Amino acid sequence: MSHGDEGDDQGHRRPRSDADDGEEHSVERGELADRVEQVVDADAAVVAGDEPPSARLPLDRMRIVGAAIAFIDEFGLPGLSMRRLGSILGVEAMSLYRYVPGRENLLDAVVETILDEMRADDEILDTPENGWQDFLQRLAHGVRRVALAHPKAFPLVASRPTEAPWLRPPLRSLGTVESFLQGLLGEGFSDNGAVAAYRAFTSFLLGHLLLEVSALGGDVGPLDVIEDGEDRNHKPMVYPTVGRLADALAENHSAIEFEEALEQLLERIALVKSES
Amino acid sequence: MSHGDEGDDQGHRRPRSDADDGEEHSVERGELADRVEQVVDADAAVVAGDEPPSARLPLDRMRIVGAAIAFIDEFGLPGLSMRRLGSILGVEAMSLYRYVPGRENLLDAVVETILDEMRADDEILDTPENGWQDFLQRLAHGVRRVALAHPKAFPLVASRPTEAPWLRPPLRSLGTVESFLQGLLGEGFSDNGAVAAYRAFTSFLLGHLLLEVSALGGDVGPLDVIEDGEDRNHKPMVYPTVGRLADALAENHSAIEFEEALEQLLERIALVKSES
DNA sequence: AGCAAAGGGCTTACACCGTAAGCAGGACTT
DNA sequence: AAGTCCTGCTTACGGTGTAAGCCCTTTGCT
Repeated sequence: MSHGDEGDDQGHRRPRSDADDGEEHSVERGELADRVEQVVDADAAVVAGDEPPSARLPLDRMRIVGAAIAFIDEFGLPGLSMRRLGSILGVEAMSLYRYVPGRENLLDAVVETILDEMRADDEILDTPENGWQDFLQRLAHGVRRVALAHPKAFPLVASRPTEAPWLRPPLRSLGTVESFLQGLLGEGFSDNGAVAAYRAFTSFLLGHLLLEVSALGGDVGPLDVIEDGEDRNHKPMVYPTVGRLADALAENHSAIEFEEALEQLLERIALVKSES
Repeated sequence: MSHGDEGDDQGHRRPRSDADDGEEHSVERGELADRVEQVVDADAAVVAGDEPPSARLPLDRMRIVGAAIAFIDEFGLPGLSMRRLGSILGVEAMSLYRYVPGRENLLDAVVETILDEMRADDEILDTPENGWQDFLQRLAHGVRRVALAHPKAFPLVASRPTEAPWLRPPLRSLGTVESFLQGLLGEGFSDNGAVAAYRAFTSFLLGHLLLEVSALGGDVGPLDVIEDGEDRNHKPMVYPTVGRLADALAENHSAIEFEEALEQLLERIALVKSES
């Protein structure tokens, strides 16, 4: 069904020997491959469905990066290897290198793509229309949206080295920064005010979103099953306050907190608006 | 000089064959080994200096973790491997496993140790003495100090999964959190107020310090030489504002910004002090 | 139609990684 | 003196990223 996974009709011969080394992975491969293909084919769905007469949809850069993102979203980066990614795409690892210089570069492409996804958000404005506060608020929520959409991938956006040292995650693409600064300048910010706002804004986003995202099973691999037996009453003996407030600490108010902190941040930014 | 690096006098025979595989590394090994030993010996310096009669200072857990931290501080984590770390300590990789269950656990120990280092900071109080603002201010600066002391290791503190999901980096040790909450409660905070303060405080620290630290050559390996030729005037053509403000963006005001943002944070915390 | 060129995927190979299993020999205890 | 432990070493396995080269298929040109 899914174009040439086990059939011999695709012209290339697929070696049986390698197809099932590391049987554990190849077991899940079929299933996962389908899911990923499906995700990736989203835009190319028109051509996919029935009869690709000879080609097996020839594996371009986008497809690879897309599959990488899908994989990370599902299993986390530690599990992502070139070989595995290749096998997901029904291809040998080395074939990826024709489109991607290497793993590092692939990860860069992953964050780049996620950033593009953010830039495509309709709620985010290119330039302020209802004041800078609204402008920044939309931007903040846009960033938060992609962070929550890719909890496992967001730490990558946050921690990968930036193109230039003064580019600060998660607002790390030149285009975004340009629009940010221009937007504020157009709203009467001084040069230094706009820069200060950029710094404050990025710090705020990074702190909040990284923590919010890590609470969602953040950045560790798929292999940490935290057994939550009944020993919850052991340690808090030594830490009475923590023990007593454990429930309160475990509650999740991310959305409200984000909102309130953002509100306060905007007030703070208003103060530096005309900074020397 | 440094107890048995190349000499045969240490009782055990060190195989020549393995000593110099991967020649590039073993070249730097001697130098690095000395530096690391030196760092690690800081507390045990009394016994070290002259004649360890037969033993070659028997490699305990502390020494391993210490060497790991020293290595990360100098070369970044991507370069840290068990084999390399072993060779730094003049030992085969597998020997480390007698004291450390594995690499993951070692990294946990690294962040644990760095956290201990922070807890040992004299400026940080166990309990408020001059009001909660002073209490939090000292804590914030203490955390910042260790972050700046270990720029390459701090991302680990920030991104490693925590013991419990409601423990938020970088204030991720139960002891620290206990003291934090107790301190605020003792200063008249409500339960929810203290918890809200904890959340706001951690978000703040994480955002600011992660960015400050990443500007210092943060989390990438030793292998990225960013050539800063003369092409600085190429791209900004497309991004005029970024180009114009590049210098302003590159300026480093971390200290002041940290201070101001902290100040504002404290004001915000004051508002939630008695939160329902 | 025939043939050469190009491109895409595969194979092989190497150096490195984490770590399981077992060994060897010095240092203690009895 | 004999036995036991403790420590570090050896070997081995399966995983990783990736350089080099091969081979088949498709394409384009004559």
